[in-house]
Amino acid sequence: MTSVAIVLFTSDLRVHDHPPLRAALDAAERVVPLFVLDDGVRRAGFTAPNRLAFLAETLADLDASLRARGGRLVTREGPVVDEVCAVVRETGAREVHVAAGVSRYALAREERLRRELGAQGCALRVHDGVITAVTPGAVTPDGRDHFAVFTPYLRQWEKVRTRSPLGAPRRVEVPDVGSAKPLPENVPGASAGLPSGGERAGRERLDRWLSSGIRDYAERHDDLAGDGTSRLSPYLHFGCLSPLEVVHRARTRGGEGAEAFVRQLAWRDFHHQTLHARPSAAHADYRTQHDRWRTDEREAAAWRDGETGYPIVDAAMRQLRHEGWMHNRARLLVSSFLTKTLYLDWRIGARHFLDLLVDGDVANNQLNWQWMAGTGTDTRPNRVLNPLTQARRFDPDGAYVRRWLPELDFLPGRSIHEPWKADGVPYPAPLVELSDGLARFKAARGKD
DNA sequence: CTTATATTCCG
DNA sequence: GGAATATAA
Repeated sequence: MTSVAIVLFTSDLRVHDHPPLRAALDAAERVVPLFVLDDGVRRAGFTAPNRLAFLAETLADLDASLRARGGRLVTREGPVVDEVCAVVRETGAREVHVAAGVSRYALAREERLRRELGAQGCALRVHDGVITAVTPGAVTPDGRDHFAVFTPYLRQWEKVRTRSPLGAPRRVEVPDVGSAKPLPENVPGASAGLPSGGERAGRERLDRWLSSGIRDYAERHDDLAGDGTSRLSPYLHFGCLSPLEVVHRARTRGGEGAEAFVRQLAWRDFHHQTLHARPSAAHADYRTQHDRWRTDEREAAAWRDGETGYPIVDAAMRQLRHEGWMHNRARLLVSSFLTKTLYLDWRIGARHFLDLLVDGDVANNQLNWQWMAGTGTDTRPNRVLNPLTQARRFDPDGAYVRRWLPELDFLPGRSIHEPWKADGVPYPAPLVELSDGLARFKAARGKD
């Protein structure tokens, strides 16, 4: 009987720079590339139509990549640990390789796998540097288990010598083992403007980004209408791209834009190391400000539906619904609006983002929301972004607003940001006066 | 070397 | 104000 190893794919749906796949191929003659759609994964948010659609395309693409190498993707449905154990029994595999995760769900999965595989005489091998460029915990301040401030983290992060990215394997021999039906690619309720899923699409986008877009990233990344960002976030979330390879290639390319872009990837690692050390930060305040958030379902619904009366906020919320994606600058401004101006709980916003974002990621989403809510790692927890100032600075001619709110297009220039100043505009009145929101927030937080 | 304190800096 | 680090004891 030939030797068999299993690679359990999770948030690393690619063949390039995939240490678990490489290790499995080195260890055994035949390898089972396995993906399990389990209830825990469903609960963790995969049921959101946008990510489910992207996932279906990504799995189809991964299967195609493996078939081009003589293999195929084996998919199963059911509790992930049970399914892995079943495949071990069916194939006589001696090793299971998996990427190290950071969420509570991933850590629990790893623990159960280790225990139950051990009982079957099968080893679990966990690989670092797959989900993030720098492993959570690889750099720490003296006497603490993680960094709580980004800049000191970045200084250490930049010094870490990471391995060289691995190429894709030439051949993958897969033993005969049963597989579930592929996921349907047409998902009801998915946004119309979703990007295509899969490693191939991700690598094409990365190539284009490195050869052109990244050059002006430092100057253009905040321009809402110009859309000068990489849009690689969904591919990073599903692991269609290796963050380590992206960092490596961006650094090789060099320049001011590349440096600014790599810094954003360090933010991604920063949030992952925070969540790894403090799993509760996915739902509880990282550093509580003892907020007693207002509850107002009418205002929350207006925010979700892009009907706050502030065009820059509403445009962003409509982009989210239509594309399953939102410009990063817009994410900052709408989250400031929800948490600081309306003074509504950050979890309301984080949940809505996870319902729609194709890149929706527990570490990045929850900790960025906490950052803006002032309950996270921001060293200035009372910072408030004024939506009008943001609009004038990052959408000076209103091109972004015009794209998403065509009903306001007749308002010239920057006046589009203040439709309440014109007569007879078919648009909701502002949900709240900015000065009232600010006063309310200051009273609640008490200081600064 | 450990621990206390000063200094710097925060998207 | 507090986190990280440099410096002193």
